[in-house]
Amino acid sequence: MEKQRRYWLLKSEPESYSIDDLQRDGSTYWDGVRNYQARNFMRDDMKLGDGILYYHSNTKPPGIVGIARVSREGYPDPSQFDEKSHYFDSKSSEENPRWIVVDVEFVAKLDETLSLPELKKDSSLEGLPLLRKGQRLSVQPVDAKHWRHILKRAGVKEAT
DNA sequence: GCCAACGTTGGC
DNA sequence: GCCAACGTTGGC
Repeated sequence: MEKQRRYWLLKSEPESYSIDDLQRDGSTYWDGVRNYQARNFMRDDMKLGDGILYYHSNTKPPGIVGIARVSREGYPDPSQFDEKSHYFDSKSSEENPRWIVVDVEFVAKLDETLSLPELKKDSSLEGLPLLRKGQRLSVQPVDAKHWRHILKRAGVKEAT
């Protein structure tokens, strides 16, 4: 059976790594995720070519700023082995790595941010995990119908 | 296994 | 800067 392409939302603080940084780099590995639920999504569910909504948090206004895609499936997060890294984890080992990254490739930057307040007002986006109260996960699933609606609103043609 | 204390996220 | 909502840690 043909595998269903899935869609995701990745949060990043633009001060640490923005959509402009991703555009400049072309692709990056999504390191530093230290939440098991988010880790599990990256390890088990994110597949090559999956669509990504790029979200800026902790900024004014927060919102969706671009589109990306998964360009490599889960592998051990190098930062967990680096003693100098903020993300170093002494309980992790090369033989039994605890944390996982995927590679993320730039696809498009939106002309305008789809801000969180705008997203909240959009009745078509009911049920989007991002809009749930208290939702802090930095890696979240997005339904195909929400993905299509958001890309349409943003005026982005699907680039895969 | 419970739960209080503490730390983090992230909108406002 | 505030604080709600979690997640984690560690004593018991």
